Amino acid sequence: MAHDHAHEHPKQELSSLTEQLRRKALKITGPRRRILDLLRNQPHPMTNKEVFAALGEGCDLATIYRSMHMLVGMGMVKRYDFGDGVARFELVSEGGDDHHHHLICRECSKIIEIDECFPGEFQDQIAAASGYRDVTHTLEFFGVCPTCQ
Amino acid sequence: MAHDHAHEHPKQELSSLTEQLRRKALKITGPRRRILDLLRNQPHPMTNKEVFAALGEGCDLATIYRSMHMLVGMGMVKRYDFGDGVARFELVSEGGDDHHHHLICRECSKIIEIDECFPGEFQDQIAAASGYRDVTHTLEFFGVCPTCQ
DNA sequence: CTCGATGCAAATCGTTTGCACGTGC
DNA sequence: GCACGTGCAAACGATTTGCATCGAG
Repeated sequence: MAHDHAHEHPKQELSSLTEQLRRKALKITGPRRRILDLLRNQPHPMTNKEVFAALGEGCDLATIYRSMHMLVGMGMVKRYDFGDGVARFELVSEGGDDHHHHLICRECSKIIEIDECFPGEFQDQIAAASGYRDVTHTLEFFGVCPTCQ
Repeated sequence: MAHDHAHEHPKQELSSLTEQLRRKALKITGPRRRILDLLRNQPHPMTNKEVFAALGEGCDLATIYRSMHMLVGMGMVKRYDFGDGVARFELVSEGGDDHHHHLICRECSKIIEIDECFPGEFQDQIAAASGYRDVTHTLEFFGVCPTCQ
């Protein structure tokens, strides 16, 4: 069901995260540790600027952009696009089956995580009919939240 | 079903389009006529830069941005976001029930229009459970087209 | 010690805007 | 003629990149 805050996706431990970096022969630096630790405690996707503001002097903005790109590339972080021209990033939760979507208020930008998705056969049928392989999708909902109505 | 090119959405006549502008007391200028006429003949969404390239000296890039914004505002054009940081625009087809999505090749960006959508109850249920009103969604598919496999 | 990572600043890219001029109606 | 629309250039915000330095392994 749609849930407001503190979604129940189990966020990975920092030790587990740094271990993943180590496995790929990537360095565990202060900035990277700080970024991962911050994302671990976020219920919703964050923009790079928000991460920058939260980390203060802890990390350069360019480093955040570079880190996010790297983390997305290795599948530890997922990138979302809410149509306002700013990328948002969310830590992928433990199991890996953290496929979910968002419902964003058009007025105040309040976000609710949506765990449900449409039946998989819908997408399978599209893949079959088109001949495309490895089909994925992006799906976000927009509306007006109770407060803003 | 998913179809390759020349989707069957009936594109509006230029005369019908300019009539809509007139109704809103907006001026029918050369640039606007050229933009609408170009969009009428496009099977897929176009970026502003593509429109600019297609129109050559016919219209300034800033005018294209301003026109698209205006056309989206009055519901004659729909804006799409394929996650690459560039907005794309498509003329809304005649009836108005032209709600559709796209399947984009991750390799060559080839686009296929998808007319189907998931059952409306799915979205209704999300709206009901969250208390959000006027809920809409963005949904795009990504995969690897037959040619690029 | 070595190579990847960082900070800083400059560059790029999509998009927006200020302003003087041009033109539908 | 007036208000809206346009062209041109400057401004902007998000993201990327070049380069010298720094630090994890």
